[in-house]
Amino acid sequence: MDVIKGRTSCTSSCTSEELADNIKEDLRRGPWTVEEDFKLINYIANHGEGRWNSLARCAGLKRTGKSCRLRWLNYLRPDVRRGNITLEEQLMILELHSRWGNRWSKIAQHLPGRTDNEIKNYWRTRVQKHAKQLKCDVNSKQFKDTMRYLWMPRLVERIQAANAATTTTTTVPGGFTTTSTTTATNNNNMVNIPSMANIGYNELNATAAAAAAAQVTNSNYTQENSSTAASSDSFGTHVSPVSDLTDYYNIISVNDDNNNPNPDYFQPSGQLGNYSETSLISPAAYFNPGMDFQSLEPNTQLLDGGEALDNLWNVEDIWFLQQQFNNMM
DNA sequence: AATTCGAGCAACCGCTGCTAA
DNA sequence: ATTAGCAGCGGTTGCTCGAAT
Repeated sequence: MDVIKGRTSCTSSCTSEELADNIKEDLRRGPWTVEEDFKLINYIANHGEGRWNSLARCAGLKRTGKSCRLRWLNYLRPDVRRGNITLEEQLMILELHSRWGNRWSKIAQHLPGRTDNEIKNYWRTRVQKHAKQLKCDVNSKQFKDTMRYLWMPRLVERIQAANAATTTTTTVPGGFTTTSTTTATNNNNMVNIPSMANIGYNELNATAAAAAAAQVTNSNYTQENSSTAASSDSFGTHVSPVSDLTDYYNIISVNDDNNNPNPDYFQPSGQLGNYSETSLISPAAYFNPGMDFQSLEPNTQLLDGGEALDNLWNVEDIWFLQQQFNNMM
């Protein structure tokens, strides 16, 4: 849906009196209510997005245009993906951040369905936490080297482990290649890893070599503690070789003939009449009758997501890295 | 069982750049 | 050429909830 840029007037049927009333009333702030969500979803379904200030007024929302835009883009938008960040996405974020820094929206463009806000939060809560644990600045060369030469190769390793059992040859950024045999398949192609080559991922070949060297150097680094096969994620936590999103999208496809990957997807057909405001389901889920959005939240047993990063480093890893940092100083 | 603490995340704020008038 | 309005971005805040004590 294209956003119409520039100054435009409200095209809906709100009167000047309504507009004046809206201006008079105090603007709401804080968390959005279900009712507000519905108003916004319904309005955008009928009129499209963009022109956020007039949209807010005409939709009868006592919110700023900014607030409406944010709510729509980060939460209500049909194609927004929620839930744990996959291994591939983690790798993409690390690589793109090393390339572009805090250009969250630019990074988000390469992660379909992910919002800049979500990526930013992920970085701040997960990645920066590890920098803290290593007692180094997240922007320091040491930490960046750690990411590039240890963290990212390890992620690649985990991705390969997760993909293990397929008879196909898996190529991931930077030309890491593995051939394995298995019965499991990973259909999570929402993040097209090979496409990363389009933005210059050859550097990761060097990363692989450096990582190999690092593994030799790190006496604590063993196959056991670096990669507990398919039962751990890239950071040592539980992960299934099958992406959560595989199941996730399979469920969706049953409910959505268009195979829209978003559980929140709604049909812009004005079905709001059946909605009970007392319902506990999310307004977006309402548009997919029979689909419980909450229940579609990624299964942590199957997902490589959120905690994935948390356990990237075990105690020995952190100790080792701290020693390396001390040596570098 | 009550309280404290910290992680995660949704939402807000301030700024910048673009565009129409 | 100027200016007002707007969209979008990145940084920050504050709320919620679960874990730890």
